Amino acid sequence: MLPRRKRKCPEVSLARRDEKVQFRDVRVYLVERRMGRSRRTFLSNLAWSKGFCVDDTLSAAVTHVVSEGVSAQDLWIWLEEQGFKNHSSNVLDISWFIQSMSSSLAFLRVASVLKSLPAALKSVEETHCLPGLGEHSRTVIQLFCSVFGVGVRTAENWFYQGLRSLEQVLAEPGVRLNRRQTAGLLFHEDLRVPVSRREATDLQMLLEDAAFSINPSITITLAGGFRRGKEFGHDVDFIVKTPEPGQEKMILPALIERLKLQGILLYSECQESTFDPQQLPAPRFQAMDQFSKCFLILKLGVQGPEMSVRDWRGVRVDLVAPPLDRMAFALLGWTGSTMFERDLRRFARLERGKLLDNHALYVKATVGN
DNA sequence: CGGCTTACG
DNA sequence: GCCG
DNA sequence: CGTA
Ligand SMILES: Nc1nc2c(ncn2[C@H]2C[C@H](O)[C@@H](COP(=O)(O)OP(=O)(O)OP(=O)(O)O)O2)c(=O)[nH]1
Ligand SMILES: [Mg+2]
Ligand SMILES: [Mg+2]
Repeated sequence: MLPRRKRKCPEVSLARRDEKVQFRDVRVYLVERRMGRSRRTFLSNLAWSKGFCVDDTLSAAVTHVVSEGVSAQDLWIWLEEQGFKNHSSNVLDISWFIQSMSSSLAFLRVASVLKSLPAALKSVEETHCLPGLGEHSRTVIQLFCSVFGVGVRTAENWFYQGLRSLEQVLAEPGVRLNRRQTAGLLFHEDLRVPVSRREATDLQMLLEDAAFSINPSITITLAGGFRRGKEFGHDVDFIVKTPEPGQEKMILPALIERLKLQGILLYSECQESTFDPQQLPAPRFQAMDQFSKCFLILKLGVQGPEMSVRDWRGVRVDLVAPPLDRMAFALLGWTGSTMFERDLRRFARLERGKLLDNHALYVKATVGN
C-alpha cells in the first residue's frame, strides 16, 4: 500500500461542497485554547457547511478532536483533565490552515520568480480557491490588512465581528486600537499611495540635512526596494552610517528629534540596540538584539495649485543605524527582497550549517563549545 | 513526508 | 504547494 | 500579534 500523502488529508478533502451532514459517523470537537473564540466559531461554521457535525461540548460521542498550537501530547493531558475517555478518537492538527499558509508561501515564492522574468506573463486567478474564503470576505480582509498595524489575524477578527469597512472599525467602541493601528487608520489613504523614486531621494536629502547638524560625516544610504532599482515602493528604507563608534545608539533619537522640531514627524516607533560583539562568532543563545531601528511616518511636501488644501502627505520611512563594522550585513539584510533574504538564510542554515541575520553570519554552536 | 528566515516590541 |  |  502506498503511503498516504499529507495533502490528501481525508478529514478535509472529502468534504467538498455538500450542504447537509455528510459524515454521520464523524463528530468534530474544536479545542478553543490557543485558537480563540471568534476563530473557533468561524471554523465550526465552515465545518458544518462542509458536511461535518461539530459538537460544542466534549462528549464521549466525539470522534475527531481538532486543535491548533498545542502538541498532541499536551492535548491528551488536557483531554484527560476534561474527563474525555474516548481513546479511539482521532486527535488532529489544524492541517488545512497550515496547508493554506504553506500554499501562500509557495505562491509568494513563484511570484518572486515571476517578478524576475524579463517579460510579464498572463495573470492567474490565484486566491480563488482559498479554503473558507469567498470573494467578499477576501476583499474586506485584504482591505483591513492594508492598514499599518493590522495583519491577517486582526483583519479576520474584525470581519467575524461583522465589521465591513474602516469607517465601521472606527465607529465600533468594542475595537481597541493600539498606537500603530491608530496611526495606520489616520494615514491609511496616504500610505496606500506608492512612493516614487524622486520622492525617496527628496527624503534622502531631507534626512542628510537633518543628520548634518548632528555630525557632518553621517551618511544616509537608500536601502530596500529602491536600492534594488525599483521605481516605486510602499515605504522608503534608509541605513544611517555614523563614523563614530557607539554613536549609532543615539543617532536615531537625535535624528527623530530634529524631524519633530521641523514639524514633519507624524509617527515614530523605535527599537533600541543592545547588539553585543562579544557574542561573535557564535551567539550564546537566541537573545540577540538587532541594532537600532525605527518605523516612521513623515510629512512629505506635495505640489498643488490650490492654497488652503493640504500640501503634504504621510509617507512610511524605515531607518536603521548599524555599528560601522556591521554595515555590510546591514546592507545585505536591508536590500532584500524579502524572498531573497529568506533564501539566503535557508541556504546558510541548510547548506552551510550557519545562521545569518542582519548583523552577522554565526557559526552555530557545536557540542562542547 | 518534513520543512518552509530570523529577529524585536 | 513544492522540493529534497 | 505585528513589523522589517
Ligand atoms: N530577514 C528579513 N528581512 C526582511 C523581511 N522583510 C523585509 N526584509 C528586509 C528586506 C527588504 O528589502 C527590506 C525592506 O523591507 P520593505 O518591507 O520595505 O520591502 P521593500 O523595500 O523591498 O519593498 P517595498 O517597496 O517597500 O514594499 O527589509 C523579512 O521578513 N525577513
Ligand atoms: Mg521598502
Ligand atoms: Mg521598509
